[in-house]
Amino acid sequence: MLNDHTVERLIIYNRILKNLYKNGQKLVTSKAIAQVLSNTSAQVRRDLSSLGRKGKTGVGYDIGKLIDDIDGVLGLNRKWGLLLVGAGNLGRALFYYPGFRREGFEFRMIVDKDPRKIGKKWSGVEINSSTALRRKIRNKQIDIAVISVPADRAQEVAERVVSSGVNEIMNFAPVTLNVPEGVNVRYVDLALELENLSYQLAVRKKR
Amino acid sequence: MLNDHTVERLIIYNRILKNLYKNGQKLVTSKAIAQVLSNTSAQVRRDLSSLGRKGKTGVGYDIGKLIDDIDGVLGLNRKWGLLLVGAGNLGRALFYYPGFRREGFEFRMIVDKDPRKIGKKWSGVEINSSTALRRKIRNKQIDIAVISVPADRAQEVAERVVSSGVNEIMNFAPVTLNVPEGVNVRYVDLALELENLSYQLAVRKKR
DNA sequence: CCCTGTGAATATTTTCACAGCT
DNA sequence: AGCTGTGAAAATATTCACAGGG
Repeated sequence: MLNDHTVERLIIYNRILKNLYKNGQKLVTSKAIAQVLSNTSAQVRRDLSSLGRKGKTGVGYDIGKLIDDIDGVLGLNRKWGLLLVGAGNLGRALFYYPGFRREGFEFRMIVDKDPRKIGKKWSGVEINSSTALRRKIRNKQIDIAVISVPADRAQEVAERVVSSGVNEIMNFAPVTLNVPEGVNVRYVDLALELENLSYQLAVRKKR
Repeated sequence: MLNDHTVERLIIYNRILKNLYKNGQKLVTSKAIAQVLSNTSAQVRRDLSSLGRKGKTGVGYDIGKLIDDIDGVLGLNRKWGLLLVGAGNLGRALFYYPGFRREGFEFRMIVDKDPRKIGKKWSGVEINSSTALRRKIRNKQIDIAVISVPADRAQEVAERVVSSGVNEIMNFAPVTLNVPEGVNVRYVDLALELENLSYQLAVRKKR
């Protein structure tokens, strides 16, 4: 089990490596990776060493092998099925976000409570009501539920999804979800990200 | 200058506090805040102490005052003007995201290069081409540029925005931007967030 | 000679634990 | 009695620096 910081950096290294590979490069040094991210080469080596001994002393890392290893650790060497709950503006943006499919994340099901939306299709995936969620989820092989409903409905939706057997949630609603032990929630709060920038701005203006 | 972790937690405390305040609560203890986030009360006190001495010994914190202080530190006691670059699905979702306006972030300008979109309005804000960006930006009081264009156009857009005088960027494109010293970029990478979940799932499946 | 992998040193962050205020 | 604010200890994370492989 790697620590969180290492995992986050591995994800970023992986993206950088895939770019280099696409441009035909086969080898890379820890220093080169570090430069892109302006961190230290020691950090990169330490992170990569958590994958086992992979580099070639005096030469660097074989990009192709490294990508395979990182993909393996991150679980990106297979497909994951997604359920989208909430087909609003944000839901649509997520559904059509090209980065997901590219990394193996596939929306297999869309749920919304607005009767005007039910029955419509996005790229062939029909928008459903949330009745009989459990049965539908089993048929569709859902690994992760993506919640993009308003804040005041997120808790209820989460409970529903969990009781239907999904244990991984990506939550875009700006509330802390109360979930049973063993359910994993990842929060993405867009306003929170802007507030971080706001802090930087506030500090800057004060100088 | 506070450290990053503290700032991120302050943002979350702030949200929790605003919720409590809305429900009529006037006082709160470090322990109560910690419980919501399942971290320790010592952590909460340490974070809050960076605002100066604010709690009442033996009693707790005055929620109203605490919110004002945190808002002040984060720069949320004023409005910030946003420029949206890229009026696609993600751009639209961001524009209409309710959390931004609530925290004082206001989209004042939209730019897109698709001629079919130019001239249309979203909630009264017209979509423009990016010609004469510098002049337009000055008139509109833009503090932060929100970039939601495809990955391969992000760098060029960033350069344009920076040369027009914007120093804070929130980048949704999955690429590292190369910007001059003094320009602050905050990255939000949706795929990256999912990859974190994927790692958790991968670890789980292996057990 | 150049770059990895890693012990050891350093720096940073979190937690403990308690004096002191109300 | 209850809770804050904070030194000091503990835990984590990062960087240094160098032995060793190619």
